[in-house]
Amino acid sequence: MTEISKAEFDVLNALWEGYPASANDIIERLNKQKDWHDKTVKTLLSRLVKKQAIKFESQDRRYWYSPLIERESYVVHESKSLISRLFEGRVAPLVAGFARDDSLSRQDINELKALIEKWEKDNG
Amino acid sequence: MTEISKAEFDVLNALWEGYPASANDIIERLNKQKDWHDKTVKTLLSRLVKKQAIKFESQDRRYWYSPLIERESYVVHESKSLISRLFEGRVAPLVAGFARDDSLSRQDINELKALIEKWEKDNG
DNA sequence: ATTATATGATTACAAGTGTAATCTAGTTCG
DNA sequence: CGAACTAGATTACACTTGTAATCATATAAT
Repeated sequence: MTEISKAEFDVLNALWEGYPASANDIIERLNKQKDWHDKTVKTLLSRLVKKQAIKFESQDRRYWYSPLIERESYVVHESKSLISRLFEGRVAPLVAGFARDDSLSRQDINELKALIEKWEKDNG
Repeated sequence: MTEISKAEFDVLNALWEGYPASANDIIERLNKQKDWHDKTVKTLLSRLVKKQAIKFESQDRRYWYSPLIERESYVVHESKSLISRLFEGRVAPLVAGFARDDSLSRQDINELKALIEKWEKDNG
């Protein structure tokens, strides 16, 4: 997987919301959060195509874009990369940092407990 | 906090191992893992100084570097930044990704359980 | 005193990034 | 038909990053 920059990620993220999507669809979705010129978004779309993160098909005199990588696998990849750089590859120290920083909510705790329970059921 | 690049982080990380440290100390520490020219390391040290991530004091005709930011706060900051971009700020979905990807070890699980127990004792 | 050495400062330079503006070629409006 | 409008392609441009090489200066060695 080629590196995807932060701005490119925002575009890709908007595409994941629903596809195939035209450039204008993406621009509209992004306008809710970002203050980007439409030319900027189109540049980022082109760069994502060149990086083979997305593809397009021509139809009705316009391009319809779709992702070539799944959100799930991308975010797992990115998470692992960060965790390997910062925490020698283990996830618990990251969570520990959040805990020390008082950044865990009751909801986080409950979800973690559920995950652990499932893991133990599956992995004995 | 200014952005710290990946290469800069590796240098900063070596400095966190022990300081004050001279450029040569850092170069030696890094040689164990990286294959960087000493000029490269010195460039990165200068950039870290300019970014106010580290400082130095002159002594014996050489600079003695020390971090200006703590590892703990830096890694928490970076983790939060990633988690807010990828998971709307909540840590559990990240762990869930690891779980689905079969990337959790028994040790991870045990540490997470201990964290949760402590959290509940403190926040119960 | 002159030369070699070591250290930091300055300069280099291509690729990637953020952030667009301009160019080009169909398409639609008058 | 010619003008205006679209959508994508190409170009722009400064800043960052990776990865050093060269310059300047102060000691150390001869």
